[in-house]
Amino acid sequence: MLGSTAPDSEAAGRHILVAVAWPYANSPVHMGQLAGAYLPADIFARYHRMRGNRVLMVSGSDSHGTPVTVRAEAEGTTPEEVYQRFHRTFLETWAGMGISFDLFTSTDTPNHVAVAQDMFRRLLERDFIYEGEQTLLYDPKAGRFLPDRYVEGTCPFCGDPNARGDQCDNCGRTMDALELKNPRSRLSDATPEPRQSKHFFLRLSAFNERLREWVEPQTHWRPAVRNFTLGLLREGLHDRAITRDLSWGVPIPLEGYDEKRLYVWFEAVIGYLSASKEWAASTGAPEAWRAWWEGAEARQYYFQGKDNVPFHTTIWPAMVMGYGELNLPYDVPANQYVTMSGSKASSSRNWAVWMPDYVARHDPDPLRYVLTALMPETSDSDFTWAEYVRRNNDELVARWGNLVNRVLTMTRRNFEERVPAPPSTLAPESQAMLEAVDAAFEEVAGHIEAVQLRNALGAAMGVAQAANRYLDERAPWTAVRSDRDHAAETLYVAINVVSGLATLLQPFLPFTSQEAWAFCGHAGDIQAAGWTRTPVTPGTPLPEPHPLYKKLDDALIEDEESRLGR
RNA sequence: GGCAGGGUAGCUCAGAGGCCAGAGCAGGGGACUCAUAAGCCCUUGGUCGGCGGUUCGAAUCCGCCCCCUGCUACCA
Repeated sequence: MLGSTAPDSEAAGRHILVAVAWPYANSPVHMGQLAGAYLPADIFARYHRMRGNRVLMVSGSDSHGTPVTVRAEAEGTTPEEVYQRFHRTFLETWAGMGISFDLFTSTDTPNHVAVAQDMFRRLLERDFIYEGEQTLLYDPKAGRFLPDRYVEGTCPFCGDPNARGDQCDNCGRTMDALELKNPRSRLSDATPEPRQSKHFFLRLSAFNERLREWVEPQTHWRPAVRNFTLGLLREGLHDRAITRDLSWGVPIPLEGYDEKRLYVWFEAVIGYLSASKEWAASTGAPEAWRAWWEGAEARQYYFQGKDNVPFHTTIWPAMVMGYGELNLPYDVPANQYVTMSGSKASSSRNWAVWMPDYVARHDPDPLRYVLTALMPETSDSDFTWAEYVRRNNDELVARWGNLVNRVLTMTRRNFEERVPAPPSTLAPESQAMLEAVDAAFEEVAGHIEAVQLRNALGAAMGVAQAANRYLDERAPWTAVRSDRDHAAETLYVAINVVSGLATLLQPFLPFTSQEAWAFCGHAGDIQAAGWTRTPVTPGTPLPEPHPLYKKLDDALIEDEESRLGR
């Protein structure tokens, strides 16, 4: 009864691919992106690792694409320099926030180029890619075709004279650059002219029915993801051009296309596969990636923000179907958006909390906690600094951190800094308390496996609350003077609950869970101990604890709010 | 315009045909004092966006309307 119990909701040893959105390497990641994809992916990966499953968590910098080029030209530098600079900020953010990638690479690697070109070639051979003509704007002075963002002109909808070719910032309408009135090139003072250009197209229309048959039975997908995808398929997918007249990107592996590149939306999703191969090669087992990509035992989860859903539920699956042999996604647990103080995050208005800034000023676990509690799994949610301070102080500090602190300081003071011995038979409420922790492993596991992380965290925190209640009922601070054995039992049980909670919370709060684990007298890495309550045995010396979390002052709210939008 | 999601207590959000609609916080009261004055107990508070319908019974299903958000695919 005093031992631990292990949940067995699914066989250990399963291969889990945790595929996470590739951030565009032209700005640092902000809090919304963290909450939307990186944090949920990390929680999911950490849990599965503890369960003994074989996790491969990959992503990388999306180093190609027009915004990287635009930024490079604006700064008078190269696209390489731009993406490498932001790649470094990504790595710092993952380290600072504990986002535990097995590999975070980039699309600018020889491996990725080879894998992307292989995908292109096979789809071309199978006639899922074909060549066609497209009318695009051409700058006769610069001697090149212009991406939509390189064209400016008068908006055909609202008449704003400074609309970009892809979208008008004034009225928000999107358009084809050919629709602009009085177009002008951003590369020269020339007037762009429409010209025919040859491009390759992905035959998405050929996959419409197969995709529909595949998506229809995915009832474990989030309703918003499945419904949205079925809506796209009902309207019918259109073939899309997958090449552009650019020099920065993956070259087309055919003669005579030196001035064209694969377009990022086609090429970047291949990164999941190329990163898996790169990871395998780096371990000295180049074929090891197959375990996550072939066979019914492996499962692939693609963590995304909602804006990326079409790419992961239609385009990438279509590419995989066309390519053959590889597994399709098991789930695409896309999140909605986290808004900042009521408004959508926006780079141009600087309405965002940039993660490098956060990491420089604050601790990782409180933000991981707050963003998990607010995770926009069903609808958009709103982040405010007031809510951050409130949840930190009332929930992390008061409910969980204080539980750890009160139990350990009381025990050390009264029982010679060691875990006290309980009587041979535990009181019913003590047994019930231990059973509650052990039962929580099953419950939290079920929520995480269903990618319902908010509920998972809530279930774990519910145990902390039950433990505070248990302490209050047993009042060991009183019992220690009248009935020492009674107090010993209470504190022994409470320390074991803390040990279990440290593990339950580890996927969410990896930094402080490791500390709480050590406070229980355990040595080594909490993750290695597995998804189960590690028993704390009587007599174990207890190190001196310190508070796991800082209580935050309300002044922080105003300080941080004032940084938004300026 | 089209498509999707949402409008539930002062605030942030759960619930998706059936006991008197829930949680946390905020507000009110209480017992305790080990702990970062934290924890625990009790409690005030809602015509579940509006109107109609289906049903023995509807936040929960259907229709219409109002409002918010996102997407609308060469932004990825």
